[in-house]
Amino acid sequence: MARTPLIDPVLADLDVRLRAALVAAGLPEADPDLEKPKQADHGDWATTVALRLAGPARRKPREIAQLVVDHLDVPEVVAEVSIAGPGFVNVRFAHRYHEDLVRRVLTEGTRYGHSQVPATERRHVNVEFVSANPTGPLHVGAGRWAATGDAIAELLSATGHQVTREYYVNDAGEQIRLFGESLVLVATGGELTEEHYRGHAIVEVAEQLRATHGQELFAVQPEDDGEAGRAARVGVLGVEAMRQRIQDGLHAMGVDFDVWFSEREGLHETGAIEATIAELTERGEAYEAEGALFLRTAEHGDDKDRVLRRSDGRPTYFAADCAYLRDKWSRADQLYYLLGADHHGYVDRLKAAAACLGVPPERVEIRIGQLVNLLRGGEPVRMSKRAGETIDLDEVLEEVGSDVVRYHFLRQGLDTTVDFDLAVVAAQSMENPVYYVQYAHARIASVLRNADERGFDPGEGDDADLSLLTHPAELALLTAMAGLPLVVAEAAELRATQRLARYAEELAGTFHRFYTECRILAPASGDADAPGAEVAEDPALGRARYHLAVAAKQVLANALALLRVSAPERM
RNA sequence: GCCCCCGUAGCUCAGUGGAUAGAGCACCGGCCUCCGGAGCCGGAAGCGUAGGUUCGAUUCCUACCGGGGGUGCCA
Repeated sequence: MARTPLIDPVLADLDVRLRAALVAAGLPEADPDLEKPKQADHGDWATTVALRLAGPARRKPREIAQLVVDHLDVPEVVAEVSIAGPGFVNVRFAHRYHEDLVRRVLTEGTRYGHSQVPATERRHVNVEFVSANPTGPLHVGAGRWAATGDAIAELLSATGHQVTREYYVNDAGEQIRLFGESLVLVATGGELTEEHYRGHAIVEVAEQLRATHGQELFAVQPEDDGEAGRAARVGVLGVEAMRQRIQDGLHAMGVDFDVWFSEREGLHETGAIEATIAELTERGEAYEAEGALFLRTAEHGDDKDRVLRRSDGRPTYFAADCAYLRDKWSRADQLYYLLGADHHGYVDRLKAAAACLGVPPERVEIRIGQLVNLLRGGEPVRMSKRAGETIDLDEVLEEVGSDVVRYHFLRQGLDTTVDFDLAVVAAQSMENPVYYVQYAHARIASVLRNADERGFDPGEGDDADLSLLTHPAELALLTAMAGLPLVVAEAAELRATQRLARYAEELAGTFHRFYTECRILAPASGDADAPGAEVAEDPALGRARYHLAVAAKQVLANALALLRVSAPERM
């Protein structure tokens, strides 16, 4: 199990003290493993170390817990240490901890929630995602990979890793010739067969090419050396045009890649594929059989050996995969692949390829996401590329907006199949959880505007008497706000965007409850019985709540920023 | 056949060894002379089945049942 990252200095200190207590009590060494209790009244943090030591120490858990507590050098920020249940050691912070937190959030601003993994775990992570074939527009399902890959990249970056967002463009091989042939047929009024690409985007790209290069582009040229050459020539241009459309569409969603890696330019034309095959052969990982060249992937966990070079001498697509992996490894030290479930068969061979190339398997991380069911009013929408019936990501983005699309995908784990119902997402969009979170942010912004208009003087955050924040709703909000750094660290570690999304929802809810129960600005009426009169009576309380709200707004904004969802001032 | 994913509230999903399993939607009942009711409070409702590991299992293992996807010298 991954240890809870002790990125919070207070927790790190507590961790050290707990370890010291174990030693002082003559108990076996163990990881204190601090965790957050589900129940708020169990305290701020808890450790199960006594439960886990019961076996090795051959004593009752509660006795061990008592020993730990007796030997613990309790730090100043801890108000109370108690033993509960079968042997939990619960820790409750002093109020000062919460006061410090508000100041910390205000000081760190947009950086609050970010952290640094230990230097030994810091990586340059190449995050490859989407990588859909540039032979057609992106469909809605690709939005899931776009949103997820982008947020993962953001999380990794926020935890101290260096990140490269990369899109692999499959712009080589048979499909490009076929794509070019499709364009030629569309442009010259020829008849498309079953195997050809079609759809409105193909027509548009054909028209675009005609507008740029003229109709003669689609005629066989002397240098084409026949119709296949013409198809390839047109295909290269068409693919680039389609790729640009994809790039623009992703940009509209706020997803921008650092590297658009062309298979043709980066692997075929540079000779990288041949070089990779040569290296694999040199390493003794390849062998000839039946006229073809095989890679010994079966020795590294794959079902069977895979062909690198066909008997006719052409390298396989898999050979390009190997070359690409090798190229990425020369530019990064951790490779993250985000693939759809339709590619799960690639996992073993890709990891085997890495092993054959001498890349440590743990540095090649392949995540499989389940596919997206596109529905309209509960009825499945066919996503057949051939018939051109796909629903483009662009259309959906235009209809419901990037925030809704991104959040819808990010709040669910990768291994659940996501239903994307256009009717639900578009028509009932006000019920989308993303609005719940954004509303909390906009609501705070609204209060701050009102305060400004009324000439409310909040003073400096440092001067505010934050010790006045003792209402249960205030304490709950403070506790929730304190959670962001750990949530970010865990979400990054687990590559689990839904952790952060659910946290944001929880935080928003905590704020809404605070807002309902605790008035920030005194009511305009001055009525002593009006709700919020306590604020009018104690202006210092109003100032403290004001700074709490500012800090809460910051935390919400930071959580949304990591998901790359907007945090609006107004809705 | 083999491989992967899923099965938690009526529905959509959180919860990757700990205490009383959480949200949203839907349903029932409350809350605006007051900072945004896109909100808040309360109610009813659940871990597919059977074993195993463990002090402790929704979580890990095995089998079974149910649903989804994959399985090419295609690209």
